[in-house]
Amino acid sequence: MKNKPTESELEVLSLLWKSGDMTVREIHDEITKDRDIGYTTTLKIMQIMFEKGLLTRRKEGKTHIYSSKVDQTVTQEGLVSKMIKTVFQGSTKDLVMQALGNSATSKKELEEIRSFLDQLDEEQK
Amino acid sequence: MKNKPTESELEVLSLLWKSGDMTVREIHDEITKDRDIGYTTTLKIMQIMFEKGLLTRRKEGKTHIYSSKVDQTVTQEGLVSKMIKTVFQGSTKDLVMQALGNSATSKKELEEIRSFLDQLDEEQK
DNA sequence: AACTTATTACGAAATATTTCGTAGATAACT
DNA sequence: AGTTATCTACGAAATATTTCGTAATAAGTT
Repeated sequence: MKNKPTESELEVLSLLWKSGDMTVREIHDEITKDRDIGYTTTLKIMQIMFEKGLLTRRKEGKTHIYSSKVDQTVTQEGLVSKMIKTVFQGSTKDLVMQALGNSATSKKELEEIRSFLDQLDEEQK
Repeated sequence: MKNKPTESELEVLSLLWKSGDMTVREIHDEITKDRDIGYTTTLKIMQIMFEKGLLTRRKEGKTHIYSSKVDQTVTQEGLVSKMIKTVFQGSTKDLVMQALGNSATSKKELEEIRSFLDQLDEEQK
């Protein structure tokens, strides 16, 4: 609830959530596919994250292997609910329709969402 | 696409989108329902937004009345697609399910989303 | 062992963002 | 008119974030 990651920190967390434990080098290589920053920049960001308690790490030879210490779902929850509140004036529906309307979501995914809606209906009874 | 508003700027924009044109005083009163900041802080933020081209304003007596100059939908699109990309690894479905699962969305809204899904199905044919 | 390469730690500069204080101007009030 | 309240403009401090340079260390190479 308290620690809201910065832009860069979110980038790192996202990679760790997707691919599991990674070294600074691996994270750095991924980030620089998008934008150019120096290696020590990536290193510094991850060191700060470690100090903040966002990451853990273990030593393997001379390098560190980092893991996310924050739960993906909890972080997502916080960010989404904040976005609904500040950007969509509290309307979950507006966010959902914006998301669905804009991106090309596959038929299969749409089906999954539909059955999720069914499930919600059941619970609400 | 280029101008991504900051946290505070988004707060201002959101209020303007919701309630139309407002003075600094009005915005400030709204913001301070949530958190405590000085009046000149709000003023400064809005002046900077004016310089950046995020807001327009007209003079009424000695005060300024501000309007949003950026489109709500376009801004929402940018923020949502970025969130899908960085926080949900590109899965729109995951964002939608997170949003729906977490917040109490009314039955009526769920129905609206469902018919929106139907509409998408039609288009996709 | 000497040399090269990769990694960390540290500090600090650069940039972005938020915050407030002060001064001057305009309007409102008595 | 004189006083008070409100607003703007401006500058600058405080804070947060991103960025990189340098030095030390450990690992791998020849």
